[in-house]
Amino acid sequence: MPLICEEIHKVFLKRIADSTVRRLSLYLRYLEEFETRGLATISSDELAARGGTTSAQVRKDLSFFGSFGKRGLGYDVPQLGRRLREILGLDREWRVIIVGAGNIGGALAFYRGFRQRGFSIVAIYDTDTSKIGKRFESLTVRDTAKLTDDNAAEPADIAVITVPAEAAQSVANLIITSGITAIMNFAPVQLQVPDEITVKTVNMAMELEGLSFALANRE
Amino acid sequence: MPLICEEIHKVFLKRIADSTVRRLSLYLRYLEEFETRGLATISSDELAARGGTTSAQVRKDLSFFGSFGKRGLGYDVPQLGRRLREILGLDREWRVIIVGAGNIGGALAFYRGFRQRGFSIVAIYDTDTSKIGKRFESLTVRDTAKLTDDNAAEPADIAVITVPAEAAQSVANLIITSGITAIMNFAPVQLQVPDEITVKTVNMAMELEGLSFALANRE
DNA sequence: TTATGTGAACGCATTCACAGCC
DNA sequence: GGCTGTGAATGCGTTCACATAA
Repeated sequence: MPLICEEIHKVFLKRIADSTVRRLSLYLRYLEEFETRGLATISSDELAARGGTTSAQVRKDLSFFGSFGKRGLGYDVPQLGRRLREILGLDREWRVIIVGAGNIGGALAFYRGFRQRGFSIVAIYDTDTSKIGKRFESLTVRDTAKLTDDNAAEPADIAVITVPAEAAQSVANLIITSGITAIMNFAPVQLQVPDEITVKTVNMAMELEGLSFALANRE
Repeated sequence: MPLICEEIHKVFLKRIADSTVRRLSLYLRYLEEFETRGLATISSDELAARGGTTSAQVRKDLSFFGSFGKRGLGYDVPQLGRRLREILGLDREWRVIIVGAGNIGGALAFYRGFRQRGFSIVAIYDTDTSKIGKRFESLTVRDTAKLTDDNAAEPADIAVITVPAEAAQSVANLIITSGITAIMNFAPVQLQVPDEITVKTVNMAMELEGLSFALANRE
């Protein structure tokens, strides 16, 4: 597909399904594995096997963004990797703050996966005075009250919420007021936010209860 | 709906959508909030508002399991709570093991939400000799090599995988061989498992990349 | 009158199937 | 011949709308 067509494609880019984006993320991971193994091309079938999906699904997912493959051959591994990183916005650095310096917030501050993918943790906040000033890796826990001012000085792109459920909504409000438009929420509540704010919720209780349901309803 | 009908209902219980189960989990949380506030009844509208969904969705979700409400009135809060706990299998204790005593595994071992919902963490494993013997709360990290024997002696219901991506599939195989049939996977890979095994994956990298995609593709 | 329960309509993601190109 | 790209068909979760019951 020539470049001009890709541009037209992008203009008419319709709402991409969440599930599609999640799979792109998986495909990229497998591509990187293939890349380190030095393989030059990969077929939709091979990508599908690793991602637990079908080759048709892989091709459809990719087709939303252009046509990157060669018929009869497959996809060029480094090239498709580059394109996926572009599409997923991983070709730049995103500034991330963590609000809530408890167990989960702390674990995330130490998590290497962030930086590897271009997510740079620039601050960690808490309201608990016994936690403020504590160090996590190279970061010192700051008072949540300073969040708005800090963010005006050096804006972050993404805020991770790791506070208790009761505090999550008000923290979300604070974050949004401060001008951050993307939230990753670890609190077990559905945050109420304006349409222009993107939220991803990781609700462990929900997942566990999903397992519990499956166990309780076998046959 | 009389009891006999509920039983018939259960027999023909068709595959319940994942999304439905997740919402039930949310409804329960809000019901508990209402319960502590001492409210006796709740309407599908009120439940919907908190869960970020619609009243029709709430009623449809509940209708898969019976009819619990009173027309013109709503749902009895404690009664619906009891039914939801039953449906979700939260009226019993589930034994959970954690495999991988790194940052995330450690944070989960300390996480209070587990026990509150009837999930009892009975063991934590690692292969790293520098971690084996270390204490997390009341648990001592054991050698992963002992997992199968331990589980034969005292079977667990759910295994949580918090090992690096490269090790996740082999750990999953070990877990399945040991007889555990439900897995919560924190490694950023799609585990290949037999149909009778239930897996829930929490892939933080995927969620983050979802946010990155949203940020990169705004207008 | 108010709010549930549910068949029917709808919309959307997945799957199919095959034309098109290497 | 092999594998991609994609309109068409399918399947399924969500929404609608209204009959039903308190």
